[in-house]
Amino acid sequence: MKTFSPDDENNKKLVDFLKKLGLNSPEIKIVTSTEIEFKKGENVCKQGSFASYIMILKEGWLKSYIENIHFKNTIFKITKPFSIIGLSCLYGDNHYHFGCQALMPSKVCLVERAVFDNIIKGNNKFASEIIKMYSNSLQNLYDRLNSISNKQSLSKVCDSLIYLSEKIFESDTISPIITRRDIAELSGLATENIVRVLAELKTANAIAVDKKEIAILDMDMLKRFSCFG
Amino acid sequence: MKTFSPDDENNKKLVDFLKKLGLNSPEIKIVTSTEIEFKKGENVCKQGSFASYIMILKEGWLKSYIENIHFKNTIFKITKPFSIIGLSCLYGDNHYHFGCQALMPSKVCLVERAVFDNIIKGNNKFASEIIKMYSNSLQNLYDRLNSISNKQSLSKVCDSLIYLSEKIFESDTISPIITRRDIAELSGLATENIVRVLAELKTANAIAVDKKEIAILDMDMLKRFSCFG
DNA sequence: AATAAATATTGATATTTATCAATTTTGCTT
DNA sequence: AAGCAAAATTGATAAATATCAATATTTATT
Repeated sequence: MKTFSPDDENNKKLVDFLKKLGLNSPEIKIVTSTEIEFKKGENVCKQGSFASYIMILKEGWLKSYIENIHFKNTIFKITKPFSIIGLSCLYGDNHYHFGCQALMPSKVCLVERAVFDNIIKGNNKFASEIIKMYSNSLQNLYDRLNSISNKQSLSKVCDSLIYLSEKIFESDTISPIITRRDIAELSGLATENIVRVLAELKTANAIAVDKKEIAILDMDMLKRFSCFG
Repeated sequence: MKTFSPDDENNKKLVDFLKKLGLNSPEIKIVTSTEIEFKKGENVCKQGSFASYIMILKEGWLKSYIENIHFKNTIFKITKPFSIIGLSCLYGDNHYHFGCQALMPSKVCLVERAVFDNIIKGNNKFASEIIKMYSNSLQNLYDRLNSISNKQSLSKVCDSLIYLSEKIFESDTISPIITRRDIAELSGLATENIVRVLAELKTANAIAVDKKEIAILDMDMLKRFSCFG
């Protein structure tokens, strides 16, 4: 009798995800045929390099960011399993406009741009699901921009914590794979300030901190701080 | 003998634009059937209001922005004629996630979301042109985010001037319809700082200022300042 | 378990930017 | 063209954040 390995389980979930996007079996076979593993910290794509592939995250977690001259990146998205990466490169000039790095060992399916494009053109349901993803990405960027451009550090950090908790980890606790520096690059602040604001939030009993894990105790308070500006 | 009014001229350009996007004549008729005029300063859409329409700018100029609590907006895009506004609202929740205001008297075609969606679903060429627009919007937001999150005021202002000159007005001169406050909201800075940085750039002979019109004299210099961070 | 390397933390200080107030200039309306 | 309202400008000051340096803690490696 055959038993399922964790990997089989994951394959099944990936297929379910792709089915929900409207892909049929042959299409699913095509987009999942090339799978690559990345170690923690490894580059999944480099900003400025030739964008050959659209990527589907099958396992693990990634961060996407814009690189600055002085090694001060701006993270605009944390990616969780069963997400598509690189849609902004589907058309237009042929280069990645952002970098992407694995936060832990991760598996990614690579789909050639032309192949991906063909499927979109022949599958309306899939095309409109892809458009939904574009809309979500835009809305996420509006949120980030709003947070980073006109708020003070307390609000910025709260925004990042809310984003991580509600949108990414879907949990009260933020995984220790997220470093203080990640939160800094997500908030547009220096790492030292993150530490200080987290200490403040801890004193206010809004969060609890255990080593690198952050637990949100009072989401309402975070949201009030976020709104306050 | 019939003579063409400026309006006829503009109609023709709009039709050309829509043809290039792959729309056929009946489809063009549908999307251009409802046309609304906005005065300078009038709201084209309000952040948070119900998003009934996708909009096509036929004449005039608009600014799109995210509203903050304390009246400090963040402009993320200036829109020129023959652009589509509101794509991020095509699916997803039914509200505008940004505000949009006319910078001068403007004419906008309103297309019901469902109608727009139908055309996309039945017209592959149009769908992929729309996806290109999504990609461009994302890339524009990456640029804005990078500028606003980790740069200093000089670089931020240079980024805004480069954006306005190259991407929007496609000219060495930036139209006086753009106020100092607009540049401030585009750069994520206070208006007073814009004035100071512009004075600095003027001294450096990078720009010339005549009342509200800004002429770029040395684009290379602006780009160096932009890169410097 | 010991060690090394990476990350986090803390305090002091320097920079940068925002804010406030006063004034000038520009654009608009009649 | 006069007068008014909006926008731009300037200088002084306050507030926020970044930077730097030193130390502690955590994680990874052997």
